[in-house]
Amino acid sequence: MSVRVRFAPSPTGYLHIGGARTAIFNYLFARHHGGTFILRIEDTDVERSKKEYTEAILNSLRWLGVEWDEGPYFQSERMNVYREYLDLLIKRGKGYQCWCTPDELTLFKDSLKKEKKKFKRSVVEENHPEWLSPREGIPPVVIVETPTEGKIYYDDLIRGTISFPAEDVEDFIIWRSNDTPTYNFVVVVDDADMKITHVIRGDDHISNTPKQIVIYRALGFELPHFAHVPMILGPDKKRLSKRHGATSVEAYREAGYLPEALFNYLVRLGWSYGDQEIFTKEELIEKFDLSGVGKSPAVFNPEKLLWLNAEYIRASDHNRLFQEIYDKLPPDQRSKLGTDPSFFKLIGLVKVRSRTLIELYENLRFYFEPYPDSYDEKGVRKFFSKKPVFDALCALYEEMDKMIHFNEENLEKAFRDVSERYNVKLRDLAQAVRLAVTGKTVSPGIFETLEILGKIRTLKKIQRAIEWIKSNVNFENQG
RNA sequence: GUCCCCGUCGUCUAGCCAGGUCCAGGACACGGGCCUUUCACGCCCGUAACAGGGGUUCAAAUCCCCUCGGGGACGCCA
Repeated sequence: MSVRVRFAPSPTGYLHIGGARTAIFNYLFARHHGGTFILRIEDTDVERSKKEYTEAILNSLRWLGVEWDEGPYFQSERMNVYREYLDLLIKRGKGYQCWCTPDELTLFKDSLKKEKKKFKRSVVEENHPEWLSPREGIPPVVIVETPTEGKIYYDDLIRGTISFPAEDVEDFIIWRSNDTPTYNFVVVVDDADMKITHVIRGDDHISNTPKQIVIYRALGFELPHFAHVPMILGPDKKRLSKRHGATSVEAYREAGYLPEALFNYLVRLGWSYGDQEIFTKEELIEKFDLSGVGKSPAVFNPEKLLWLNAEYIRASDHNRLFQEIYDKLPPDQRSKLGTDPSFFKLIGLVKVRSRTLIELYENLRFYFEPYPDSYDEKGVRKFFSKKPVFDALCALYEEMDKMIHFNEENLEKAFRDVSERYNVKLRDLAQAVRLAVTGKTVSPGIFETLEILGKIRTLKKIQRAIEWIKSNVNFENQG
């Protein structure tokens, strides 16, 4: 029988990192086994479900490269299916109706808790027999009856056998008084109806599993395989949430992460293949299996994700990177930059010192912006405030102006000559030029940078810096 | 409180199922060094863990028991 798995988010927020990882595991499992990956939107909670979230989740999945083969199915469009199975369940005598209000029920459950009793049909009969037959003006809920003795157990593909004493599994509502089904009921109906063979989902569903097993049995369905993957934790070892910072896939996209990097990081969080850290998607499809998934929860480590992202940026070719930052580029220069070999060469130099696309863009800006919008303060103090360096900078300007072949070799020679002549360190002169050209104290090698920038733009920027220094720096005071 | 799950460097993990090759390996981060016109990259070196206690065994990170610690679920949310 061929593998069928699903990812079933509820559209009550953006795609969470934990959800994304569950989706990835399902996706990889399906691909690895040549199966089918189904997307299902669990929108039975009308109050909290929003269409925009559905769109956002779909977009995040697409961006990550998690492609589904079927769906998305919407639970809100399958009410007739659920109703059908509800009838079947009642017909088989596995459920009962209860005419009670939400408040009455809550109160009753609270009192049971105090007495350490479980909510079971027999207990209702004993304490509130009147709830078991129609009461004027009170719409009923449908409750499924759970076994009272023995064990409810299943074989988890990741954790082995998990067993629950049946008496601890309480009866639970599967159909609300407002005539809508509840989660535990619809998951089972959908998973069975969609012929899901492997339910791969978060750890937090382990305790729902016995309840769902009860429904599978009540409806006469065959049980799928279950695999519960450990959750992702924050640094405080509590389940990852907004208060730990960015948790949505979208947020990482906006922060300049490459989808492959996030994908790779998320897979490796909880799954491993020997000592290997970096995988292509094809490799993952080939190598991923549930046997490599660990049992213990994993703390999300942004530092390592950042490192991985840097690795991926470094490994990306210039065209790809150009595409990724295209939207940020000044509209009037996009097409020109897209065919400019110098710009592409610069991308190559700059990508090794960029950990995110944002940083990449920042490191590129000086190429297409006429002047730095400011000079790094510390740099000004160290390299713009010494008379000898300033004089050398002016002399270098003259040398460059005379230069016919504005290339690395000639530039290096000029730098060395001038720094010797003015008795300043090459380092200081290089830094002054770097500051003049980029506004920063950090950039690729200064000679290659200048060659790429070209003579005209370089001279303009240096001239501007010289003027800036003249009107902003007082050499007397600076010593 | 009840039930369930988990427990190897700060973090992700390899090793555990089929005890010895593990005074525990890799990666991120961190510290030191090399390279060097800056910053990165790269290379070299280093710090750092089997939660604790009992067993079983010639031998335990690996098997058994207990304790402790962490997490999750107990909704007419999903």
